[in-house]
Amino acid sequence: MSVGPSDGTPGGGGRTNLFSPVSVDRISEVIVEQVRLLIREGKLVPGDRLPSERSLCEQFGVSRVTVREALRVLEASGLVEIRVGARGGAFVTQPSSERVGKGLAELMTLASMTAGDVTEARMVFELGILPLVVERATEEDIADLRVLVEQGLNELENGSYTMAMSAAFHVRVASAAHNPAIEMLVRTFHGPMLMSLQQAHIAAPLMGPRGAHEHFELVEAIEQRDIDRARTIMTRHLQRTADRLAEYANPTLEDPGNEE
Amino acid sequence: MSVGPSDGTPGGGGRTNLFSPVSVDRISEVIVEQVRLLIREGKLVPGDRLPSERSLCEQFGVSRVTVREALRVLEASGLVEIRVGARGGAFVTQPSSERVGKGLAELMTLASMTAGDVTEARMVFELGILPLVVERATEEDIADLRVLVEQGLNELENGSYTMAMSAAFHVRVASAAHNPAIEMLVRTFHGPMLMSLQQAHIAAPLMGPRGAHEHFELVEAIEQRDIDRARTIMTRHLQRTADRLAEYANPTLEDPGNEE
DNA sequence: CTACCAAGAATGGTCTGACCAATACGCTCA
DNA sequence: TGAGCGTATTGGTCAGACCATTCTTGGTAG
Repeated sequence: MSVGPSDGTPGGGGRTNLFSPVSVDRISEVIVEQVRLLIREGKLVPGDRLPSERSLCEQFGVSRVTVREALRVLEASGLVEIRVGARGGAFVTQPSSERVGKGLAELMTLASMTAGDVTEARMVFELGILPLVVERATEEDIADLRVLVEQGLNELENGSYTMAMSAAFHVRVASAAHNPAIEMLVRTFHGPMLMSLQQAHIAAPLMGPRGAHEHFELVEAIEQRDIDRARTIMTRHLQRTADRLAEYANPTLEDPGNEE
Repeated sequence: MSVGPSDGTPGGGGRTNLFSPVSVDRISEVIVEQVRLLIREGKLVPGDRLPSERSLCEQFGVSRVTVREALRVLEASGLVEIRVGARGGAFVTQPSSERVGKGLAELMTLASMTAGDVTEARMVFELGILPLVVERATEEDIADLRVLVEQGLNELENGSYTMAMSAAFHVRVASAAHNPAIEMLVRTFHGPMLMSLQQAHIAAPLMGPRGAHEHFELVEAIEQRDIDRARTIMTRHLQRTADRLAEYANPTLEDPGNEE
């Protein structure tokens, strides 16, 4: 049918485009926008399945290639997930903090952000949310945190403690603020943090008995709703992480002389 | 040539996959990963141009469709920008906070985040960075802020004040902290904020003379390096925004009885 | 000599039609 | 009734083709 060039589509040929303001570079982009809108409006909810590629071709009146490119963009944006096989297709995904943070972490590492920058932002944020955490933490939150602390101590004993463990703890703390935006933000911080640290092969030594103990103390303070103590502990905890980071980034400085 | 299934590729058939651990669904994804790696390693820097689609086909030994899908993903991830015409092609982009925040804002709106959540997170963050801002703001920062305040007052007079204006101000304040991570985060906050507000058609009335004046006062406090005053002003400013938001979200409450 | 315009080449955007691989459903047969 | 084997559905890829856009180049007119 030739959706190609100079068919009836306005904006295609050299006709006056008086009332068809901006049109179309890239048909696939139009499709993306349409689906995006449907999702935003709630007409497509997580779990819903888009029609098959071949169906979409007919409905949009374009070729399968075009539809596929649109689906690729939607997939890369984290809006849909594509499964193969019968009953496969494009499924609208549950927007998750993880997915968001992941893509973000990628670009953060590329942007001109140092580990120090991230740490600083992290200090601002993780300290700032402490009042909320202390006020809102439920028993379930605290129980979860206890488990994480214990896991951390175990892993520490057999030397398998990773930064991921620490990140999980801090994210769980943030989630006790019971605010999705805050949780996502903290999660976002820890993404690029892990990446840059792991790249530098300094994951393991960053956490030690002292840090793990501070995690323990923090949970206690939260449980006792002691905001001042919590803040003190967190400040010390993050500050030492920052110092350690600076030390690795600039090893010429004198040795701070503490373990952790 | 059939790059298809049971060619020599390990992992395709039922052979022992002893040393070819995870195989390859989706060739385009492999290409994406390769380019991503080149960019991360710095072998491709912003401004560089990737080979043309047809060249990439040959180099990777795949069809153009596959290369194009890979490029689409890279483009959607904000890693490359594609230009048409002679001397066109895929150009590695300068990773910008804007681009990052934009994609993120998209997903934030879809996640189960209310305007209240975002505002709360915003208060934590924007208050937390004030010490940094007050300490580090340069004369240039302050001059820029003055310009924004003046623009705001002008727009206020002729009734064209928008939330975008306010967002620009707050982002500029954050950038005075001279920490890319912080700037990006604040930018991220304002993205979904604008979207949700504009959707609700309450953009205009949210800002008034009082808010604009507070912007002015804030700049003054920053210039005088008066952290306490800055914090006071910002707290009041954000708190009223929060109240106003709550009011719109739940209009049954009594009218707080202030203008702005 | 300059300025403008036309032909050409390079490149992305799209179409068509085909085949393969993966998956789930349903039917047949024991 | 249960297990196994087709078969239809669907995404993944290929091949070759054409068009629109854009830059380059060279020639022509002033």
